[in-house]
Amino acid sequence: MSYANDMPETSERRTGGAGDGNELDMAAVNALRTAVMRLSRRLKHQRVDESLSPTEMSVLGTLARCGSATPGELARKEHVQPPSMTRIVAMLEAKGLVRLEPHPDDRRQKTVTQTERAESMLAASREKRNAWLAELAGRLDDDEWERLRAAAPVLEKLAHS
Amino acid sequence: MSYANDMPETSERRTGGAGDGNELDMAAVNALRTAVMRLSRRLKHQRVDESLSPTEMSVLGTLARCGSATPGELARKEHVQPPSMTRIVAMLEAKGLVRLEPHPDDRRQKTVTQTERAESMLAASREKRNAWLAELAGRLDDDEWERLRAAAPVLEKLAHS
DNA sequence: GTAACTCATTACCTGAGCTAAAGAAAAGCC
DNA sequence: GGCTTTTCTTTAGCTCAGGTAATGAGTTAC
Repeated sequence: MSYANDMPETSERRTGGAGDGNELDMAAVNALRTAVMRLSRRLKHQRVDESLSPTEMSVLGTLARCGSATPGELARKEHVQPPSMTRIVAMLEAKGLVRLEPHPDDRRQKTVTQTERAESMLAASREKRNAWLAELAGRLDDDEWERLRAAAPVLEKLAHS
Repeated sequence: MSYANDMPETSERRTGGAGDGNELDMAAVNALRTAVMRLSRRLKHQRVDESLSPTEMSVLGTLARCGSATPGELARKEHVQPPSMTRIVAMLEAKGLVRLEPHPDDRRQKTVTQTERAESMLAASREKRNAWLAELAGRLDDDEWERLRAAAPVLEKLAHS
C-alpha cells in the first residue's frame, strides 16, 4: 500500500514560516513520535554486549566519529546531564572501551578516547545489527526501505540539533 | 546538502532475500538506530502533562485507535510485560484518564477504555507537539521534511511489527 | 590575590521497566 | 462433576539509567 499518497502531496505546509503546522503535519509528527518511542524500546533489547546500554553505545559511536572529547562535550552531544556522562564514561573505562587522560590545556577537564577494544566491539555490534536488519528487511518492501533510508539522515540531524 | 545521493540509488540490496545486508544498509541502520535513541530521549522532555510518561501517552494513543482493550492486549501492543502494563493502567486510572471495567465474557480479564478527560488531554498534547513541530520545521527544508513524512508510516509499521 | 565561574564528580533520588511468584478464573481431562 | 493445567492479572522486590543538589579542584576576571 502507498503511504504518502493517502494525503495530498507536499501540501500547504509552512506557508508563512514556522508555527502554523497543519493537520497533515500533526498526523505525521504523531506517527513519528509514537514510532520512535516504541522503536527505542525495541532497540533496547538489541544490545550486542548485554552489559552495554544504548547510551553507552551511542557515546562510542560519537567518539568513533569525533575522535576524542571531554565528558562535558559528550554530555552536550548526547543531551544528557554531566553527572550521567561521568557515570557512563566510568562504565566504559571499567570495560576497557575508553581511555581517560588529563586534558592538555585545562587540568579540570579530561579527554576521553576509545580503545582498540571499542573498535572491535563496534564491529561485533555491526554484526548483531546485521541480524536485526535481516529480520527487518523481510518485513519491508523496497519502497518502504527506500523511504527509511532517505529519512535516516534527517532523523539524525533532528536528533543532533 | 543532499543525503540519499551520497550513496548509489536503490542499490544492490537484498538481492537474494533477507540476510545479506550490504554496507549501505548497515550505514542506514546505524544512523537510524542512533537517531531513534537520541530522539526518544528528546521526546521524553516533550510531555504535555508532566506526570504522564511516554508509554502512558502511547497507551492512550492505542486506546484512541482501538477503542478498548484488556491489559494483556495493551502489553502485547506496547511490547511491555504484563506487570508493567498493570502499573501503567493503574496510573492512568488514578489520573482519571482511563476506566477499568469487568470483562463481559471472562472474569479474569478487564477492559480498559479511555475517558473524556483523556480525549481532551490528547488534544492538549497535540497542541504541545505543535509547538515542537514548529521549532522542528524551522530547521528542516522541504525536502527533508518530505522524507520524514514519507518514512513515518514505515517507522510505525516497524515499531508495530 | 581574591572572587566568581566552570568542569567533573559524589551522593542521593526517581521512574520505568523487568522477573518471579501468587491468586483467580477458565479450559481440558479423566 | 471434580481434578489438573493453563491463562490473565496482580503483588513484591529488583535493576538500571537517568536527574538534581552539593562538593572539589582549577581557571578566569577584576
